[in-house]
Amino acid sequence: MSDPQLVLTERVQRALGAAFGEEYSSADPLIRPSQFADYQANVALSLGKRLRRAPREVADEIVSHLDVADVCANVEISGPGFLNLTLRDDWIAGEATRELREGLRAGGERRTVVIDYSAPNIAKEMHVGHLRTTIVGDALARIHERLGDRVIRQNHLGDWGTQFGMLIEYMLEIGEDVARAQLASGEINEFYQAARSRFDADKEFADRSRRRVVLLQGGDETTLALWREFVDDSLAYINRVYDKLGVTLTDADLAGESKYNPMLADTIEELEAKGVAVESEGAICVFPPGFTGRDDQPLPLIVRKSDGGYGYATTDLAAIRHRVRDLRADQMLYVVGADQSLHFQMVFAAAREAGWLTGQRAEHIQIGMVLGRDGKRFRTRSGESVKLMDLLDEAVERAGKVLADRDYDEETRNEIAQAVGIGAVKYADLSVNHASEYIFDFDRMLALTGNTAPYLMYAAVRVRSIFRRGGFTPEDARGPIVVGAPAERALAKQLLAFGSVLTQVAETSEPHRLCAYLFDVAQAFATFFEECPVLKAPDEATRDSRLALSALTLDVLVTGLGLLGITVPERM
RNA sequence: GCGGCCGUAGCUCAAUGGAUAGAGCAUCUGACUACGGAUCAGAAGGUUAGGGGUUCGAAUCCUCUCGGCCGCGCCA
Repeated sequence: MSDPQLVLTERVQRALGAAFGEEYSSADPLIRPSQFADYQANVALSLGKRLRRAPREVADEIVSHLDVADVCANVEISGPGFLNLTLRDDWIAGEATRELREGLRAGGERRTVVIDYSAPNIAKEMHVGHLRTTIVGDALARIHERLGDRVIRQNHLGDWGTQFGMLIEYMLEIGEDVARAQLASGEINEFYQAARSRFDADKEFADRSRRRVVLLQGGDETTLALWREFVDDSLAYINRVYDKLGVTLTDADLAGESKYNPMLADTIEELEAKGVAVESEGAICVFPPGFTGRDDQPLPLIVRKSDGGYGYATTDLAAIRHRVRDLRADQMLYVVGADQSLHFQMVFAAAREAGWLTGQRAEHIQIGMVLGRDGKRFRTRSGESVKLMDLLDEAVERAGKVLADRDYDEETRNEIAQAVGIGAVKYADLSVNHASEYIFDFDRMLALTGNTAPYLMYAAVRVRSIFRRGGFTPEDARGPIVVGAPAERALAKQLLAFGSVLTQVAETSEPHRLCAYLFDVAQAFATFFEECPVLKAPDEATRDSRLALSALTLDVLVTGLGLLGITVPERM
């Protein structure tokens, strides 16, 4: 609780209670960063009407009951009733020292949060869209865990469906070894297209494929074994991508569509028994209220097709039920493309009707499309979708080129290039609001200046460099921190906000706020680095203070980037 | 037609209903034998697509118009 915004919120609330009665002590004091002071409280203006008094009078009243002598050096009323709050230097310094020595404590609410993310389709190539859902979801998972939540990752793999009949038959035709090699190297699209053209050209092959689907859905052992092999071969590639990306997903988090297969019939039975699902044109549908289609007709969520098959709506409903009943989720995040918006609205509505979703939060974290530099859907020049591994390799290669003139041995250079290249791609994904479309541009994301991963890494590396040069370690720099110079004060104040930024990011599922915060930290450090000599500080106490401030900066940067899934190299 | 996301500086993007809408890039001007210049400081750049409304206060909420992208009965 060292974040000034939280401390001031509590203090002002107490003053509100004392001044206007207990019922006002829970009002939000609206503490905001201010350009006229460190923070401002806007509550007097919003309370004016409710109290039927002039805002300035309200502000006066708050100030006379406000006990912040230990925190604030100055409190003044300004304008129509803003409360400008200036922090005491020694308070900032003291809190920063405490944060350094005690570490950033988790404010654990201990909720169970199910995060559904990545979800590649086994039968299709992973593309940049998957990259984004994977990276954003992984960051959210790390952040929730850090805050003490119980996080259950669910990789809703697309591993089931009618196309697998065709894929299995094709696998048999070309030989399992050949298929394995092709799938594990990520040539899934090529594989799919080849199978598809066989299916279209050869009626006999098509018939075999259809029979294979029936066998698969009927649980035929041999077919299931073949299917399993197909899935495993594709997974080998997907796991290589995860590995390269440094994503926390493992096989233990796999919860593909096939997993829900045994639950589907029962899911629909329950829906029908509750009167939620009804028969319509031969299919079983849920008509959640408030959804209409093209001709003003109620929009159906088809849970069983007229041919008896199941679609992904059924799977998603079964998954919700499972997550609430068995996994005991308090909150479910679906980190999925924005184009699925309507689908999830309907699924959530249907789950509410069925009584599966009650107090739990279910949210679709909409992921915007990734565009190329031309502003259109991200593709190669020839119009193909870009193979994910190639994309990552290119990022690393480009990062390596930037390092070419540095005096590192090859292994070190490769390590750094890896961290910088992958970090740059991830940060580019994360630093923009998840719902916005964003333009994928290597040059911009790998730039060493601006709001990029390389810049933030560089800031952290510069801190490390100070310690290396001086023969100190960050672990030994324990302060005390004293703030004198404006740059020291600004940096220390900025560092204190880390904890509440994390809380906010978890609450809103907006990792880009953490990026913005870390960028501000890096900039505050840059100014400090320029204006306040550390190793050449005028005296030992100042040096120790600045070393401590540097150590805390390093901790926040490395921890913060780590929560985004980004590794900071030792040197750059 | 319905729904979703969106329209903010030349470009890429921010802004938990608060005072003069902020960063970065690009542009221009400064500062280097450097605690690592892969840097820092400063300047310039805006009718927040447009109209109306709510509010003490709107980029933000409501409404209409214009424009863009995405989705909308048996693919996932």
